[in-house]
Amino acid sequence: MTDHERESGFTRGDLARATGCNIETIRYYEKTGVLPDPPRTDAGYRIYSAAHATRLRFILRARELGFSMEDIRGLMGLEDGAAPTCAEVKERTERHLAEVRAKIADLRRIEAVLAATALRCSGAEVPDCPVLDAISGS
Amino acid sequence: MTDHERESGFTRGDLARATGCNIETIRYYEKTGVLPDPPRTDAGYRIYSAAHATRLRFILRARELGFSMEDIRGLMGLEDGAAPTCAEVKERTERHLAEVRAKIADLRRIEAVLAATALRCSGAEVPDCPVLDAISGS
DNA sequence: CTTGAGCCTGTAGTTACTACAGACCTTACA
DNA sequence: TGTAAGGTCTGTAGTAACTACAGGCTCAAG
Repeated sequence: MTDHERESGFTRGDLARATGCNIETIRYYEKTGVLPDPPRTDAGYRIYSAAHATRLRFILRARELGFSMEDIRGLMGLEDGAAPTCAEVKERTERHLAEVRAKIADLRRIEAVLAATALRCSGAEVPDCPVLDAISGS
Repeated sequence: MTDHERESGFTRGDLARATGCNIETIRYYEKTGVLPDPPRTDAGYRIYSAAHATRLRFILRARELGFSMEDIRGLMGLEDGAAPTCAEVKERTERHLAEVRAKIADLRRIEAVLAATALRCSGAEVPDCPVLDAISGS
């Protein structure tokens, strides 16, 4: 990579370090279309700009919030080409929020059962276990 | 399947219906070793017994509680061949419980962020959205 | 000029299933 | 006895969202 080429951007490794994203994941995002194909050097090296970094940080943050890649495509307006309206974003967010709440409710039920059964467990070095009985008989 | 063969057990479809398990999943569990290979009719049809049903219900219930297949193998004593002691089960249960609680904490953080950003959203038919800004800038 | 690091590609592995295709078997009914 | 519908058999491929290689270039530093 020449100085001229490098001037205007960073490499994939640079982008990975700058965002905390796994270097292979960047390529994966490119392949699946959520990150645009960057220009290349003569040798074929990707050249990323600040805009790519911004986009990648958006994706990573949305993933942290549990949005699916499909959701993220929608949030970025990659499904119909146009930027989504505030209403569309809100709808998607609320749908996702409902899923998150449902998941929390599931996990709380699980937590209650696990905590209760673990309490019943003696922790002795014996093969007979009330936890296994609880799993079997419910 | 002759009357004699059928007498002693049920088919894969019967087992699926009796347990609520997907019929293909039964074969998958057999392939991965958590469900023992059942005897077969002369034509190669699987013949399941009540013991298989009990085992399958245990697996399904443990899955409902969020245990991984590896955990389940451990709970059933398929890792070292011997039935696990109560202490081993307790340890596995508490490790899993800790993961469940960590996941709940994650999801609650996510829930808080989503709920807060969704509130800020006007829901108007405009392309400018505070939710997207929130994802971008945090 | 060499050495080591970084980048390139394509592909395979992960978890826990789920869904076929194409062949075979069984059952019910005429 | 014939046949049509439905069940079962096998192997394989697909799912989400990555992650990790192998084998080959390229680049930067000494």
